[in-house]
Amino acid sequence: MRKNLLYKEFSELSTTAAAQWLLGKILISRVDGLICKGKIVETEAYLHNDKACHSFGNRKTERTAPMHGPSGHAYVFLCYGIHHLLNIVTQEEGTPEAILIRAVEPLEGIELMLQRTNKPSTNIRPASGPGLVGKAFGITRLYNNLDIFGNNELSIEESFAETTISIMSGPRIGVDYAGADALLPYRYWIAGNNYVSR
DNA sequence: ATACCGATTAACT
DNA sequence: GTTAATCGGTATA
Repeated sequence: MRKNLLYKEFSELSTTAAAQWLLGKILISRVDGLICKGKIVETEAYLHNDKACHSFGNRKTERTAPMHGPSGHAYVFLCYGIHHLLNIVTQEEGTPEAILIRAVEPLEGIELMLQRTNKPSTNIRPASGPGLVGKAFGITRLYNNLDIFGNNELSIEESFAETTISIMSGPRIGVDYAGADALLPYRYWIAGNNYVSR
């Protein structure tokens, strides 16, 4: 499988830089031949020396194994027994880091997203939250470890709408247990975008 | 084998 | 602002 140009760009970045690089990129899922596309508008970086990260201190278990694998692969885990959260692994094997996709602006297949999330047709933000991204795009642990830069059911694409975006950052959500690391500004979003989670 | 808990959401008051 | 839902992962025994 030929690694594409996008992967080359991605693979050369630090995890925090990659989290910002992902903003504005297009997330695509093809589940049962049904296509959903959306623009990534919010991400969070998780570093190996960061207490909020599942692989803190090089911790490796069955769940966190994908983070220890090659970069550009998906790390999907279940949170609160309900939500499938999508992450993209970064860095070389041996440096387990990842980026959480927190919110996506729907571009294609919105009806399907609304159907999957049981939201009324009046709702315009079916993927504004990490659990919702998983639900709206039909992501389950079946997609764990899948190569995001390959031609798979889940992939990332360049946006062709060339617009300049300005990026904001701040502390991550729901990581109070991480002590001082909870204050690190590793959450990134597109300034003024209406699809960022609340 | 058992106990505790979370990178959340929706539906309350 | 508060809380129930819900279950796999992880630690402890």
